[in-house]
Amino acid sequence: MITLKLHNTMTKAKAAFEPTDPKRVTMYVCGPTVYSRPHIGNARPALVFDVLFRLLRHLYGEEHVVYARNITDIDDKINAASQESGRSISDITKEMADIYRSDMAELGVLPPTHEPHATAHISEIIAMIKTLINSGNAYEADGHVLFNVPGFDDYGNLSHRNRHDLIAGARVDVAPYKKDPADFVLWKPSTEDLPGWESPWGRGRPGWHIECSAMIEKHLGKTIDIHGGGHDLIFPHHENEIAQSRCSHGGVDLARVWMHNGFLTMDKDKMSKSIGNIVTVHELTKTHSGETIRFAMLSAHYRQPLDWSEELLAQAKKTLDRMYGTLENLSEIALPAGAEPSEAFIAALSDDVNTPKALAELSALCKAANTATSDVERAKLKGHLATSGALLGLLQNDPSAWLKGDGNDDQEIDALVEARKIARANKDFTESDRIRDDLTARGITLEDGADGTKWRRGL
RNA sequence: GGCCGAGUGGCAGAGUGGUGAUGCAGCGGACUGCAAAUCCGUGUACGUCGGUUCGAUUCCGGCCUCGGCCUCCA
Repeated sequence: MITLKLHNTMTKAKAAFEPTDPKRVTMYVCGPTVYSRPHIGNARPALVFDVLFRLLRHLYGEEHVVYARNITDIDDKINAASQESGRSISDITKEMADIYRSDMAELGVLPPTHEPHATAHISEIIAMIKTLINSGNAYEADGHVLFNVPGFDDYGNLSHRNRHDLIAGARVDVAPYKKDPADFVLWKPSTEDLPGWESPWGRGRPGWHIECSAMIEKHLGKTIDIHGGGHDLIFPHHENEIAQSRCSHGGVDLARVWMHNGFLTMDKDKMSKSIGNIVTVHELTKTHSGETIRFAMLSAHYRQPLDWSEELLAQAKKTLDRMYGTLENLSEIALPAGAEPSEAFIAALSDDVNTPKALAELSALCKAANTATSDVERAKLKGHLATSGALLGLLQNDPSAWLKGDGNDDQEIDALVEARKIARANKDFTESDRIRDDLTARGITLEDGADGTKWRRGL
């Protein structure tokens, strides 16, 4: 088996991945806070870790990989959205979670094994906070429960900074009830108009960080194999998760490998709701297929920044068209039984999920298929293409349907192509070229081949 | 101020201490009635200044530029 190598934020190095138990490989990725539609930047971790999920299932077997991606449905931003719109919190969170799921499905993202909701884990959260108080790692103050950061020596190991740096850079007023400026909230009081649950510390709600620790423990265990998320979650979110989980689990590691995806930018600026330079998945899917968006996203390595643009999407579409063109030319060839991705393709993906390299291998397979002379060879390559594509969540559509695209004038086009065929048979090239020019003007491209004329939408 | 990361050919984007991935675009050719698609060929790319080395885009150091985190954020 090819060795899977992953880059670990904790060690800042790539290393061979070794799960605790190959029969139960565990991965957790921080999911969305459901208060608005996801933008394309939010989709990057979902997509990146979806590819890793597919790769892990390929390497270890489908039934041996457990992947959890949470839904944060209790958060002050949600409360604010509710007060602003007048809609109930549950209305908003339910709608936005549904939209998130359907948007991700549109991008070919597989549902994770578990999709835990924070509000369904309040008792686990309270239990973990109790443990932390009992062990002296947390304290109650002014209706809040806070984590005692100075009591955890390894705080800052993931983000590679120490508490002194943090204090030096602190830009925010420190709440008076904090013993140390770095202490963070585990539980906070709720007023009557805010969602809240009864707890030993009064009616309140959990802080953001504790929910992930509690849900990981419940669904995956104390030490998981892979923890992923966006680069901006390294500090403080993941640092805090580590502190909470390790202190309530006798010090064992929370995750063996920490992976973080880089950001999507728009004109080089980070795409974010606060800046307002966002483009939602919903908007994008009106003009681009989910597969085109997916291809564009995977065209850069997950740790690199990626500048999102229409040009990027146009290039992705063009390359996909080319690959589907190759597959269409293989449509007569039967898919061989037991087909597997090519070795070079798996090697590329196994090198820290190097999707650009994997995509290059897909191109190489296409070229080989286009030049292959024997049907045996072509069948083998078709098998590689189909299964390699599947690992990336690409090339699973019917090639002919993909190339023809969506339209309601297929029959009319077919008729014109037929008329042109007759004109060509009569060597009436003036007429045949006129028909082709008309079709070109409508955005239809014709391809005359040995076995007749094919057409596709797009120039 | 502290901590991260990035600067590759017209564009996107991998990678490597020594035969210039891959895709798009361009140019030449084959094929075609002409095209399209496909195929073949075609590029003196690695921010800058030093250092190490027989040899650096790749290692080390300085500098410049850009981005991110330090507050909610994928």
